[in-house]
Amino acid sequence: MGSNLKDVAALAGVSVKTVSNVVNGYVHVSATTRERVQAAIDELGYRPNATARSLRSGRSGVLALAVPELGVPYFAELASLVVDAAATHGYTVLIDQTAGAKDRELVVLGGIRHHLVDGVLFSPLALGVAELRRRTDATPMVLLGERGLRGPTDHVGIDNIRAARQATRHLAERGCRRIAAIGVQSVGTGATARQRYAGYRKGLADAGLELDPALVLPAPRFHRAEGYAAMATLLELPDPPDGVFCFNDLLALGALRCLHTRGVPVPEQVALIGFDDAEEGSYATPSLSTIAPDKAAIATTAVELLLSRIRAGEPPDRPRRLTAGYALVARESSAR
Amino acid sequence: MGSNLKDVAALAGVSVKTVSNVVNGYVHVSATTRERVQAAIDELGYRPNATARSLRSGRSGVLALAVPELGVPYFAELASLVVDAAATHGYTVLIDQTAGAKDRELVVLGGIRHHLVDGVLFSPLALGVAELRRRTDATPMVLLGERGLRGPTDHVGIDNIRAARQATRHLAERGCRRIAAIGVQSVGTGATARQRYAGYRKGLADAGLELDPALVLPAPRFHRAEGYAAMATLLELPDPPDGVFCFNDLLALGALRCLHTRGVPVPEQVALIGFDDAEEGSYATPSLSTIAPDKAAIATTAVELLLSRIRAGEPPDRPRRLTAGYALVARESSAR
DNA sequence: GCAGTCTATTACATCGTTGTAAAGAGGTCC
DNA sequence: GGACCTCTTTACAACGATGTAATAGACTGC
Repeated sequence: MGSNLKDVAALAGVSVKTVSNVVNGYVHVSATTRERVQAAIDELGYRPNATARSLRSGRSGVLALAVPELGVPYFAELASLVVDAAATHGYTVLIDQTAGAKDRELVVLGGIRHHLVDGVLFSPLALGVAELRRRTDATPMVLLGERGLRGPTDHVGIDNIRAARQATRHLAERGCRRIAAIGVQSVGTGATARQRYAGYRKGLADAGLELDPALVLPAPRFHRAEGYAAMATLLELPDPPDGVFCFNDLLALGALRCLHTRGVPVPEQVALIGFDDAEEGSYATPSLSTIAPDKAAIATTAVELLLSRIRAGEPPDRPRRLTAGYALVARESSAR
Repeated sequence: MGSNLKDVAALAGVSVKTVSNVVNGYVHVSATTRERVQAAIDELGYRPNATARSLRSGRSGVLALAVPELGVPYFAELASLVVDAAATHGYTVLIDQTAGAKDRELVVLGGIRHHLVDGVLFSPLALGVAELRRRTDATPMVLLGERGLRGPTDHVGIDNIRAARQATRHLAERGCRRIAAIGVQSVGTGATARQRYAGYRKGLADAGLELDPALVLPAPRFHRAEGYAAMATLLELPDPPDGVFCFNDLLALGALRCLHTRGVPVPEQVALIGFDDAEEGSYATPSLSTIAPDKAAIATTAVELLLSRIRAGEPPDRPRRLTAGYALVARESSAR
C-alpha cells in the first residue's frame, strides 16, 4: 500500500508527471491515458503523500492551536469551533496544551513543528508583551483572548473590561451591595484576570459601591475547586457578600456547589454571575447567569485572520486587533 | 528567517552535511567547526524544517485523534489526556471532529493527511465492523471506546457491559424497583449505547426486575438537552421510575435539571446514575453518581499501543484488544 | 617510508511531489 | 513542403533534510 507516483507510473506505462497530472485534474490529459492511470491508481490504492506535497508547496494545511488545557470547557468549546472553522477552509488543527506554564508557552513562541504548521492560534496565560516582542519565529500567529495586550501580534478577543463591568453592574442593579470577585491572579501576567478585575472595579464605581479588599479572592487556575474554596472563605467573613462575580463559569459552579452545601439560597441570599457561558452553567440549578462571549465569532474570525496572514506570506506591517461580541445572559442565579 | 541548511552552510563556509551533523549532534565534528556552524545557526535563526525531515525519515511525529466532538466533556478530557500522553513520547496530536457522522468517519478511515500522520486514534460512533474491515489505508490505527467491536482493529476501552450492569445493580441495591434507561440509539451502529443497554438488562435481571419498554428512552447524541427531554417524558408516565441509569453524564445532568425544575427530590424520589465521570458531575447538586472509566489509562495505553504499531512498521497479524479499568463512584444522586 | 587506522569533512543520491521547459505528435494554413 | 499551431507527454530540477560512501588529512607503529 505504500505506493507512490513512480509505482503508478510504471504500472500504467506513463511518466511520473503524467500520473501527477491525472491526480491533480490537469486538463490536457487524453481520455485513454487518464483511464489507464486511474486504473493503476485504483489497483495500487495510491494516496498522495501529504508530506512530500507540503515540502514542495511550502504549505501543510495544518494550523496549531495552543491552549492551556482542553479539560476546561471554555477551551474545549473554543477548540471545537476552531477545528470546525479550519475544516471549512481545508485545514486541520494540531493541538498543544501548555497548562498555562511559562516554559511551555515559550516553546509555542519558539515554533511548533517548524514548517509543518502553516500558522498558530495561541491563547497564552503566562506570557506578556515582552516575551511576544522577542519572538523571532516567522510562522504567522494570532492570539486568542486578551484584547488588552498591546503587543506586536494579531489578536482576536472580546472587550473583557467592558463585559466584566457590565456583569458587576448587573449584580448591583439586582440589589447587591456587597459584591465579591473570585479569580484575581498574581501568577504570570494574568492578563485575563487583570482585565476582568479592572472591569469589576469600574462596575462597582458605576454603582457607587466601595471596593472591599476582603471580597476579592484569587484563583490561579480558574478551576471549580478554587471557586468552591474561595466561596467557603467568603461565607466565613463577618460580613459576607450578597453577590459574587466569578471570573469564569467553573469558578462560579464551584462557588454554587459550596453555597448549596452550606444551605445558602441562591439567588435570594447570594446572587452569582460567571463568565464564558459554558453549556454546563445553563443546566445547573439555579441556572448560571454569565457573560457569553461569541465563541463562534472568535473562532471563525481568528482562523480567517490567520489564513489571510498565511496567504499574504509576509509579516504584518502592523498587528490587527479584532473584537468579537458578547452578551450578558441573565439566568436564575442572579434573578431578582 | 526562512533559512535552511544551505544558507547556514554558506555562511559558515562548510558543507550542508556538516551543518546537518552539528544540528544532529554527530560526534565527529571538530570543536572549531562546531562553533562556527553554531554561530551561523544563531545568526540566521535557523530552524530545521520538520516537513523535509519527515519526508526523509518517513515519520512525522504527528498522531491524529478523531472524536465526535470536543464540546462533550468526555471527549475533551480524553483528548487532553491523549495530547499529554503523546507529548511525553515527543508526539503532537492533530484533532479531527466527526460529529459522529458516517461520511466524516469514513473520511477518517480513508486516511487523514496521508503520510503526514504516523498513526490514528479513532473513536467511531457510526461505523461498524463492516466498514472497518473494508479499510485499506495502512496507517496504524487504534480504536477508542467499544470493547465489543469484533473487528480487525486494535482497540482500547473498558468493559461497558459489565460497568453498565453494575450501575443498574447499584440502583437496585439502593432500593429502586422501576429503573429507567436513557440513551439507547438506533442511529449508526451505536455500539456504545447497545453495550450499555445490554448491561442494563443484565443488571435488571440480576436484581430480579422486569424490563419495562416504557422506561427505555433513546438519545441519539448523548447531550444534556436529550436527557432533559427524556426525563420529562418519564415523569409523565402513569407509573414513573424511581431510578434512572443515564448512558452518560451529560444525559444525567440534563435529567437532573429536569427533576429540579419539576420539584422532584433526588435521590429520595428518583435516584440517578450516569457514566463517564465528567468533573462537572461531582459539582452538581446533588453530586452525580457515575461510572468512572480510567481515562488516563485509556489514553496512555492507546498511545503506547499505537506507537508500538508504528515502530513495528508492519500491519498487525492480529488485533490487540486492551481493557482499561473503571470504578463505580457513588455520590449523592444515588444515596440511600 | 609506508601500510594501516582513525578523524573530519564532503559529494551525491534519495524521500515523493510538482513547476518549468521542452520535445514529440498531429493538424492547419498558405 | 515548410512554418506555425495546439494537444499530450516527458525529462529534469527543485523543495530541505539525511544516509552512504568516498575523500583528504593526521597519526600510529614498525
